[in-house]
Amino acid sequence: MGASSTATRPRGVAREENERLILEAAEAVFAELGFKGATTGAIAARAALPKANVHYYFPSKDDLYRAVMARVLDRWLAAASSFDDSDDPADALTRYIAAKMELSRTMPLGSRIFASEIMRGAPAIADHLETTLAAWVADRGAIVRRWIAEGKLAPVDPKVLFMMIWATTQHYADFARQIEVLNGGRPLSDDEFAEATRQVARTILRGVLL
Amino acid sequence: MGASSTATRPRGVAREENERLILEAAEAVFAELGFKGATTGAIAARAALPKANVHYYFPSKDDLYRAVMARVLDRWLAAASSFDDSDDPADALTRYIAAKMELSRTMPLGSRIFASEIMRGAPAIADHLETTLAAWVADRGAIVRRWIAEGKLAPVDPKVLFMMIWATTQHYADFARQIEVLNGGRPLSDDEFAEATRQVARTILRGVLL
DNA sequence: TATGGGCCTGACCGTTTGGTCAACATTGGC
DNA sequence: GCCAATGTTGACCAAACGGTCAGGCCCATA
Repeated sequence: MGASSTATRPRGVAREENERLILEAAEAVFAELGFKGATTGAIAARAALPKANVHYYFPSKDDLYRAVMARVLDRWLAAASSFDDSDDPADALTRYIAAKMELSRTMPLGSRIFASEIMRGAPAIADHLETTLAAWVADRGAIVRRWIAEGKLAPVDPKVLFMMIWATTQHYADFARQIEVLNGGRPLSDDEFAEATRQVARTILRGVLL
Repeated sequence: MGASSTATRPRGVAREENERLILEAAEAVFAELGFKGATTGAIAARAALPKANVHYYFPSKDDLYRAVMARVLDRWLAAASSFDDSDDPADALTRYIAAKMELSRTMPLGSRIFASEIMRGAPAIADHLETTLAAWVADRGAIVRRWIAEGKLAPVDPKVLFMMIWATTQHYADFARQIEVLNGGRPLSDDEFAEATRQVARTILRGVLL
């Protein structure tokens, strides 16, 4: 199984480059049109590649979709770890909310794909929800309950708290269009977004902190 | 233009019945598969009607989709009026949150269609957002600002507050599948949902009330 | 420069889709 | 019992779809 078993090797350059190109194009198209609405032709066009080439790297549309979802879930897992950077509830929640808001700001497409996936019944990520996500919630839920027992937090179902954080932060990605309209037709500027982040964090903290 | 200008009239009975049947079927199919994923054939099958009959009442898929969206927006506007039932911020917010949660509980499909529509860029309801919704937010935003001036509410951008309410309450409809998984594979019972409603309202009120 | 494997793609195919249409059924008024 | 409007439907079509494939290209090695 060593690197010597195959003859040539430094060829994988084009492969990595094109896979990245296709994944980025697919992320945009899936986010805007949904799974069924997205076409491999549209993804190929956006990646400036022939359709057959897309099918060379990702045999089926479903394979490509799952690869895109995997990338999204990886990013989210990384952001979720910011919850563990502190054992102080105010710190931990502030950091986590900020990290999720930052993701909604810089990578809104993934959030939209995730939302569509859940609304379809989560056929492609059911196992991820049941294993990884459930475990994360169980672990952090225990921390939240400890904070409550220590008198640091108002008694609140950890699931309700996490759901509020997810809902609100992801809303800034999923409903960006609605927010833009209510902001006078202009997307939130960096400053406006930073201010929204601060207010969201402050409101949630006031809501659960003792 | 009187009712006498056309000859016969009491015939519209089948029309109303079938239109309702089709709209309900369409709501379910659009919610689950998205605009592009939904097929007129699937909608017809769910309504137990031939596809051609669906096209008799709604000439195009787009017409049908817009009719479904109009129904959803009507319901939401009705729920939104519960915000005006009281001039006390605690009352008004509690009622509004409860009304939105109730909608998420009893009519989650509409919420999902709305979410998909926004994520597509809101092509079918752009004008509704710019007129009706913007006006609602402007009016109620003024009320919120008055409450803040009166020292009843913490200083918060009304848009941030409304967005948190929409995001959290609609999350219970849009992400019902995720909630179900985190609830041990079982959807929230009536009691669990009522408890979630109470905790959401309490947390948001604590977050903004003085 | 011959060879072989990774890479690339135009042309093609079976299926599904939104939508049409001609023909048929039903109904209430005269 | 006839008529005309309303309602109903199987059969059909052009377009778009996901996916296939034979053949060509490029390049490191021998």
